[in-house]
Amino acid sequence: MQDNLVIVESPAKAKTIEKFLGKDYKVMSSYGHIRDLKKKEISIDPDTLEPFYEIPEEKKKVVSELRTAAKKAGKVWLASDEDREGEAISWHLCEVLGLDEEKTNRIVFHEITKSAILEAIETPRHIDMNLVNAQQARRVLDRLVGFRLSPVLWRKVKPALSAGRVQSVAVRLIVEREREIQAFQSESFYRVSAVFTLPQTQGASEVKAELPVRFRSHEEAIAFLERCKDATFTVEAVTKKPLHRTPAPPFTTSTLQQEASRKLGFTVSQTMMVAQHLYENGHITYMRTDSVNLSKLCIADSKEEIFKLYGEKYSKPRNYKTHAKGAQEAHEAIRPTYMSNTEIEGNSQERRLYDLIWKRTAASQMADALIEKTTVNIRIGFAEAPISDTLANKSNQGEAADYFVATGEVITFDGFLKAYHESTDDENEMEDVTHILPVMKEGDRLERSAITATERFTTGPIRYTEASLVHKMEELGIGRPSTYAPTISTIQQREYVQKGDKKGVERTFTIDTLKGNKITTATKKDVVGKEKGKLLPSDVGIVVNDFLLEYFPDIMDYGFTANVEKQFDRIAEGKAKWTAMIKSFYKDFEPVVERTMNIRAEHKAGERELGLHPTTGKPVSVKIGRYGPIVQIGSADDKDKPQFAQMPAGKSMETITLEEALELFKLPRTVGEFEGSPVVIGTGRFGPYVQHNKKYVSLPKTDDPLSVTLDRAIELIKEKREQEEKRHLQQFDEDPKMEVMSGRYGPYICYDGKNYRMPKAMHAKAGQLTFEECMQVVTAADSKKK
DNA sequence: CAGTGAGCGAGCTTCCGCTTGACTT
Repeated sequence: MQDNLVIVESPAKAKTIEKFLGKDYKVMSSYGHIRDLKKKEISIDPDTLEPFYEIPEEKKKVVSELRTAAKKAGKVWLASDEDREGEAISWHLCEVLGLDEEKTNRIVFHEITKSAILEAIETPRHIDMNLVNAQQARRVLDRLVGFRLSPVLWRKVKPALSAGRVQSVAVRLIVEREREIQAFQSESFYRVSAVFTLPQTQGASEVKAELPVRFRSHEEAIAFLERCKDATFTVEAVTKKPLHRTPAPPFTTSTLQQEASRKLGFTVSQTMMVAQHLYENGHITYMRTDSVNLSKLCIADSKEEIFKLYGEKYSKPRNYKTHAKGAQEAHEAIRPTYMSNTEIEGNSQERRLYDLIWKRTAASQMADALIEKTTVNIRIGFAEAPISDTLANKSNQGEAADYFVATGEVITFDGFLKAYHESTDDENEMEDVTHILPVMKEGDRLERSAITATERFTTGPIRYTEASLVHKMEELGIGRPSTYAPTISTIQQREYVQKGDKKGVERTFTIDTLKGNKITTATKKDVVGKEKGKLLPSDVGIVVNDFLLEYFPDIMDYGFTANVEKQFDRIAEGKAKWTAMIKSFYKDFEPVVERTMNIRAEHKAGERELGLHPTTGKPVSVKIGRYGPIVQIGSADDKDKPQFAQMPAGKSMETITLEEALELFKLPRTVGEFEGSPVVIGTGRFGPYVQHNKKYVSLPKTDDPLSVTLDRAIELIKEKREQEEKRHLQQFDEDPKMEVMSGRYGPYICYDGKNYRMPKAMHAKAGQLTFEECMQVVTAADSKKK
């Protein structure tokens, strides 16, 4: 008889635990929170600020199952996670299941091992109401911010927008990064490198060296090369320094997302989906965590595995401490459940992600890598004194340019590098591959082979990727492991930011080479600042950001979350009352909401006047319209209706010029007639199009809507007709509304404008179906719907 | 799929954190 009911948050966890606990225990899952504020209303009393909770529709089934089980059980154990949210889940369960304190036990465990769970069962406690209240404060604050701020945006910017403690700050990061990039002025400088040979030794013995200082101008660089013509190069000092590198800690949600993005090219949500699979199949521990902690079991397992695979000297058991801001550490780090499984069954994505997790975990338990770094200073013996003080002998940093430096790195013991190598976001400068220097000693004379001065450009900040944004958010303590991926999706769904590519700028640069006694100058071309798959702010994102920043600077502050977290902590410790905290926040916040809401709308957020129309004298302006950014000629109070044009792709409200704006009104234009009806070129929501006889054909990107000819337009119309033709497999005399079509997912039936899926068995016969057969599918589907 | 928008104004949109499904158009 199962006298005990244990409730955990995750069903996969429930399954594992049930095995450990044996017959007397039934383990069920709550599937996260079971109760929340109402979905469509603010659900907070405006006077008392008391929250009103309800069980959402999709949770009713789970709750009723839990209720039945709880009634039958002699004892209920609440084993949700040991953090703010977990404690609240247990409290809500108590309330909803009508559990009494006598029968209820709150237990927690940090790792899912038999001993940890049995130990937890031995030491039950009661629900910590302080922790629950900290969660209520968190929940109510987020609801107030989200549901009071969003409507302000609907009125002042555009309907259906949203604002929130986390998402608005995430957008701010992206907008500000973009502005930094725009403001960045690239400067050129000259880097000098040299190749020497060692005449004393036999065979090939090249030495590559760099000048430790850089020149700001071409003249300086040339002057330096000139002086090198008759110079001597002598080894001045050889120093050897041992370095050691330590492995990165095991994965958390955020670091897993970053590495999977860099190494496997996964998006943030893709990583989470694949990880979820691995978790459900028992391959890895829980994937939403901020902890770098590993269980004793895993550390012991890793040690054994590393002994076996690499040998004893590669093993170094370590324990990591979490430093992330606001970390709650309810779980372990993300790691393989069994280190002895070096690989698993699954699809290629699963296998690759697992491999990454295995290697990272193993490396974290391995020895440091030892590196010997050799630095050789090569003194330049100039034949004559410098021509002038400012040129030739000094670099822009004011340091003497009178020696080269050659460095060599040799890995003397690879340690953890044998398993895993962490990537970085810095794509520009690839670290030189480890190179070995020939043996040199003080006083050795080197022969100059070539010295080159290469023009380089300082690079500005780089745009965020999904993963690097997560990294930044974690650093600021904004968002939680369970919300990183959804937040990234939200800000893209709201069209505040888009993922896209940025074309680089082509730059010409010079390379001056001194070889023999001649200096040759060459120019080359290079593309600078090219980026792929980066987060770019949209006009709406920029306008919303600037608007919120102006009226709600406190909430947009990067420290806002960290600040409220401190207050939540005080509530959790019982040192502050949650209602008092919320009241004090609301007292300052609500009046600003009211005031902002009632500002007269003579100037919409983000509106900007570009100038006056050259012939009519009407004002030309840009603003956010009902469907996004638009250009407008004239104003609403004018007796003529204003004219509108959609902002074209690639142009933005901040930078569009009057001339560019006026171009847009040259569309729609009629290019001629075809089959008795006009052919019109226009541009709409989905880009430029050709319109003819109520039908639309999108204009390919290669065609310019302003110069497309009638002939080209007709060609496109005919192409489209041909394609349409191919899509229609069958039509029927019985009823012209019935058609068999060929689509992306195979043949389907279209009746009266609605699409119907046909059974797989009919696919082969598509093309020779009878009207009756088709009608059957339609009526069957229609009756099923009802 | 849809190529709009300036007002007679319906009714709707929205947060962050816990957790998994049921869907293929």
